[in-house]
Amino acid sequence: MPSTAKNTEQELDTRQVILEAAYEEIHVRGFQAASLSKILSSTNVTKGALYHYFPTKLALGYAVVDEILADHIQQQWVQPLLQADDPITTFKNIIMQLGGEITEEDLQCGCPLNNLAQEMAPIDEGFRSRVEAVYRAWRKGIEKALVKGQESGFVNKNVNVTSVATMIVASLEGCMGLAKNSQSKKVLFQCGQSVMDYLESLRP
Amino acid sequence: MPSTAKNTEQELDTRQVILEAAYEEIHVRGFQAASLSKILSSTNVTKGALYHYFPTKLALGYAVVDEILADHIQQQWVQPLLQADDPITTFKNIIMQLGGEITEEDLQCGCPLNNLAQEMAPIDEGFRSRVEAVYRAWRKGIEKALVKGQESGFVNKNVNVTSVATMIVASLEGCMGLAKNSQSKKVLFQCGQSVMDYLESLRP
DNA sequence: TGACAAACATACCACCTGGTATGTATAACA
DNA sequence: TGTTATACATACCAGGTGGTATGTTTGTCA
Repeated sequence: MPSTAKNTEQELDTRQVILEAAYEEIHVRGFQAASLSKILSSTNVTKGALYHYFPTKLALGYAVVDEILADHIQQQWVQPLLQADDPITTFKNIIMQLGGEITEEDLQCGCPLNNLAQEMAPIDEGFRSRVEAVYRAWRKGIEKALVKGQESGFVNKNVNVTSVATMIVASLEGCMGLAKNSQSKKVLFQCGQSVMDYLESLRP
Repeated sequence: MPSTAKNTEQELDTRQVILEAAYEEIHVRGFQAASLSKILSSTNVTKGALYHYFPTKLALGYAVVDEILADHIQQQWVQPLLQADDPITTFKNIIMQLGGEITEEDLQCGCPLNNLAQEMAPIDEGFRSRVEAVYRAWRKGIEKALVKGQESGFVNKNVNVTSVATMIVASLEGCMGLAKNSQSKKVLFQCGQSVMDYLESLRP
């Protein structure tokens, strides 16, 4: 493990370079259609290097879920929610922020987690369980934030936090999915507004 | 075009046989990973026959959307909604009926329309626009039913029927997507219940 | 300095894919 | 009856895929 004097300037870990290139290819084409050759040619990494770090294409895909996607969800949703006091306001802020930042390309490609779930769940248990773990963490994070919000009076104590957390994730993914297909931010915002209205209805 | 004396007993149109086999393969594997050879071997149709009816794999995929998926949405959602008086009750009935009928296999494979949307929208405009047409018809059907419900006093006149219709489709697809990945009817029902609660909140 | 393993690089391969070229049986029609 | 178009059937092919076998460089440590 060098990473000492050599990687000073901007030389990233080769493994990380592969991982991120794979993430992007999979985001656009899906896992099955993702081409190792294209991943390699988009970087200047050779096949030997790739198979040095990942024994198989499947292992590479798993690593993308475990390391990249799990991290995204944690940083974009779970951590901000758990740090804040009022989960509903925080949630709306995150939605508006992410909605404002989204590029046309990201809109077209949709949520990478949902993409993998829909593509791989029926045909590979390894993918399914890994994606499920990320979803679980997401939902649990929301649930915790809601409970905390209930305790401090920001959330109605009647709401079933578990099913509400599930519903929130489901409608977010559904919105992203519809907007992705219609390729319009208008649909995304319209749909996001409905989710925020739903969130607002959870107040005491 | 024979279809006269020959197809009396149970001989289906060859074209239709291909289409339905293709629909199932695509439902499980996705379009890109769907194998023509497997479609053929699952029936007793030869490659010559397939390419007689469909000039390319893409054309076959398009036909599945245009003919099979559009029909499903129309029959399962739009027609019942437009025929009924109270759209909210009708909607809940459809959800419960479809939820009750769903097999483990269908749960695993998810909504074929959503699958194709997520997989193909970023990489093929022909698919995207065709899927979009089906979504549009779905949403317009719901919208019409909601307007009719507003006129006859079953639906709150304050609701924005357009964005509510979009939100309903989004949350339905989102629920199906989550349940598909978790492979549990429990999640499906829990999530479906939240959608029904949301529908109920649209009453006057 | 020598030995050894990690970190790549190159060349190659079997397999499967969508697609095509060509042949044939059958029905319709002149 | 001869002609022609439809509806298949069979055999084949180029291209791309994931994967592997083997070589080479480079850093580490005794």
